[in-house]
Amino acid sequence: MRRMTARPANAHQARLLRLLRDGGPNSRAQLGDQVDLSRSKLAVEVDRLLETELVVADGLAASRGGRRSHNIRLNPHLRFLGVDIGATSVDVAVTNAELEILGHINQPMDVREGPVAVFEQVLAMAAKLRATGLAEGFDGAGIGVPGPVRFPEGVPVAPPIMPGWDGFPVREALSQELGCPVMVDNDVNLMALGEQHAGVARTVADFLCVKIGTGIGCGIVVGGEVYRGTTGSAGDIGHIQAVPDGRPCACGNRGCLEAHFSGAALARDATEAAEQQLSPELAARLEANGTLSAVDVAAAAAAGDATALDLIREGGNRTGQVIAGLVSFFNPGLVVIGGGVTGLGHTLLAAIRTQVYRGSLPLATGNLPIVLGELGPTAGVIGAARLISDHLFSPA
Amino acid sequence: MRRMTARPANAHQARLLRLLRDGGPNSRAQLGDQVDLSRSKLAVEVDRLLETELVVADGLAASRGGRRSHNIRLNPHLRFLGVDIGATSVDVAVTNAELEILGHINQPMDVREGPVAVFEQVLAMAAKLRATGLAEGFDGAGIGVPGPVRFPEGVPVAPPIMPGWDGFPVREALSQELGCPVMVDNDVNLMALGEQHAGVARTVADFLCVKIGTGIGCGIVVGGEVYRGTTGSAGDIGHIQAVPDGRPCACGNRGCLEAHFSGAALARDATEAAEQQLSPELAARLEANGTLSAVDVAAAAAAGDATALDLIREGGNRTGQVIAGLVSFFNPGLVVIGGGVTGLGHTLLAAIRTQVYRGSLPLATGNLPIVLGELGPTAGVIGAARLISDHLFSPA
DNA sequence: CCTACTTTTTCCACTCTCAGGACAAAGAGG
DNA sequence: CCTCTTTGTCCTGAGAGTGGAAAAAGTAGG
Repeated sequence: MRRMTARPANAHQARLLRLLRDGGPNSRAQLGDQVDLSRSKLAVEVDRLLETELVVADGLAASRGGRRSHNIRLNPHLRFLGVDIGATSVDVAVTNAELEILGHINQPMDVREGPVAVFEQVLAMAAKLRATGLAEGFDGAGIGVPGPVRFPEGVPVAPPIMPGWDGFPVREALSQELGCPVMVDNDVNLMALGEQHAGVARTVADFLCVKIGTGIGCGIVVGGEVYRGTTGSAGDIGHIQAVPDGRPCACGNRGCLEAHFSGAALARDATEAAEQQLSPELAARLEANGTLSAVDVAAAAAAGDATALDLIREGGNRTGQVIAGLVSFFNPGLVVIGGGVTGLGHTLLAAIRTQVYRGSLPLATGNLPIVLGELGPTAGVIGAARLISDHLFSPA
Repeated sequence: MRRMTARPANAHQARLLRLLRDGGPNSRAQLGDQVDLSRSKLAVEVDRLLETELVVADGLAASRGGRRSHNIRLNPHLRFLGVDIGATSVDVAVTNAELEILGHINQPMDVREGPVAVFEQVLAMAAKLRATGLAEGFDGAGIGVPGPVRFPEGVPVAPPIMPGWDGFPVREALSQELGCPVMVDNDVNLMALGEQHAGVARTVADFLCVKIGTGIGCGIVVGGEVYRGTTGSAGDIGHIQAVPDGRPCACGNRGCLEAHFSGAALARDATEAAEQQLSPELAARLEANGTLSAVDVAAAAAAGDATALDLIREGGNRTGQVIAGLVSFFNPGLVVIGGGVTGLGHTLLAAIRTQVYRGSLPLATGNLPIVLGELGPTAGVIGAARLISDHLFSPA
């Protein structure tokens, strides 16, 4: 199928496309209520969008008491690809223009195998999704990588956990392979975008999105826009010192948050506890699987294992202390906790909340919700689709 | 004299006014080079500004090889009032429309005396400046207070060190008294605005401005705009925990940065050291004055007093550790250190730099200048004038 | 002093955008 | 069948804005 190559010609058209993306099909009249344009002007712009086939007419809208109106919707053949590369697995999803997930695959993988091997796998996964008939091609793709990105160019810079990716032209390469526009960002920023678009952060302008997975990162949203910092490393909170003279960290310092609590640190602590026979529950799981991960700790905690609960609580306390500092500094309207360890659930959340509410001033915490992300593993891919759609649905 | 009540009628005019504010007198042609408007359109807008007397013609511009052009400048009779209320003193200054300081007074004062007493003093100071003939009235005033502010309304909210100010309608009251528009903000934000307008941060979009005075606060600038947070308390870093189980703080917690290093903490530490005869230099100064302040510590350090140097270094280390965390999180392009304790100078700066460069990742610190503010005590008042001028020089 | 060339300003005709009124089309409700 | 409401279309006029031409006011060199 011929792909859509058209782009909105002006800010009005971009505005309309975003309204249709976020609000689904709308009649011309409903659109008019939202955009502050004259009916004539609106009709002209909608007609132009129809001409470029970015939007299509689609049946009759519900009556509002008078003449019924035809619905306008984004072209149902538009397809976005959302890719979320984690440290140990990849998520690939296909969405329509309204960013609804039509198909989603998750596969284990190791980023350290380098960009070439990873891309091969990602492209295979995309092909697989395409083969199911969900898409005949992609109109745009968003991709998240677990490390800092020079955003305008779409190139990872000095990513600690992704050796071999430094300077690799991710955007360029993927755009070449897929034959469509591509945007690249940090995976944490995409999670924030995802939760903003379809999750718990829909109505908040300024919020933090803390992702605790293999490492720890934080998406920062200021005035509804992701803030990336001067060199693209904003939100890199994994190496903030959480424990003075604490454990040595891969970065060369001691006491980094990430060294004390993260998917990797938790797995190591759990294994240690199991080997020292401190926890029968964990020991049994180690016996059974050969290794332990955050999932095992979560299961053990759910079974009431005291050691597992302690590990989670202590980690939550550490994380909460760091977040308390960030809350004082940033004064967000919401804090979202997400990532692989959300399986630890309420125990973790309670520990974090306790520390934040205790460690920050009342004015900052007074009306501050601290909640788990609502989208789980789909936050990243939805955010990726949102990223590219924001790019495509903006004036050329 | 009749005050200017006109406001720019559209975004073009606002743009021109800001160019004239920041770049001084310019010819029409020079303005044309900067604004991307046709000559005709530009002429129309300039004429309208001349009509409203917001700008005036002012002599001939330097020749660029052909016909000489008349300069356009902001009305030289425009006057802004900048007020910077600190915990223990007030600064009041008068500026012209280009935000150059024409007169500046500083007086000791205690905010805890409450808004009524403080305003009386501020108005007296403003009257004194006016009496010198610098101004016949004010076209706008900016005012900074040492605590969080609900910015849109210009009302302090729950300010810890300003009992009696909570909810006091500062903006409304001052506007009434002065008969001109007023904007209110946190003093730290104004310092950041000042350094951005006329100081070290002129070319940086994202930076932090750490003010160490009686307390510690931090101005946050994102994309050239001050970020104030959800409730106006962003940048309140004085109560971030710097020392686990450290000293008790007025806020009820232990180990807050402010409890370990700030003008107040430093004075107390110095007094203690003097009383315990650890430092002859400080003891002599205590003997002479009855009390010690950050200035005494600075003088003792300059004289080579080891105890004073240690106090500064330790404080700098604490502060540096906190800033290191903020740098990891925020990834600024510049960190400015300002406030009363800048007299501690290079010793303090060196300690802070050491901690930040050690404690943050290379990607964030690689090209990160950490410098002292360049404007000293005028940063606040310049920022205040900038705040109100930004407000007035925007489309109505 | 005069001439050739620049730069700057002013004037003007023309295009384009856009708002809002008038009107037609289509349905709801009685 | 009639009236009212909502929706879509057409049209005209106001205003914004562009860019060319010419006038104004200078510089530089002979």
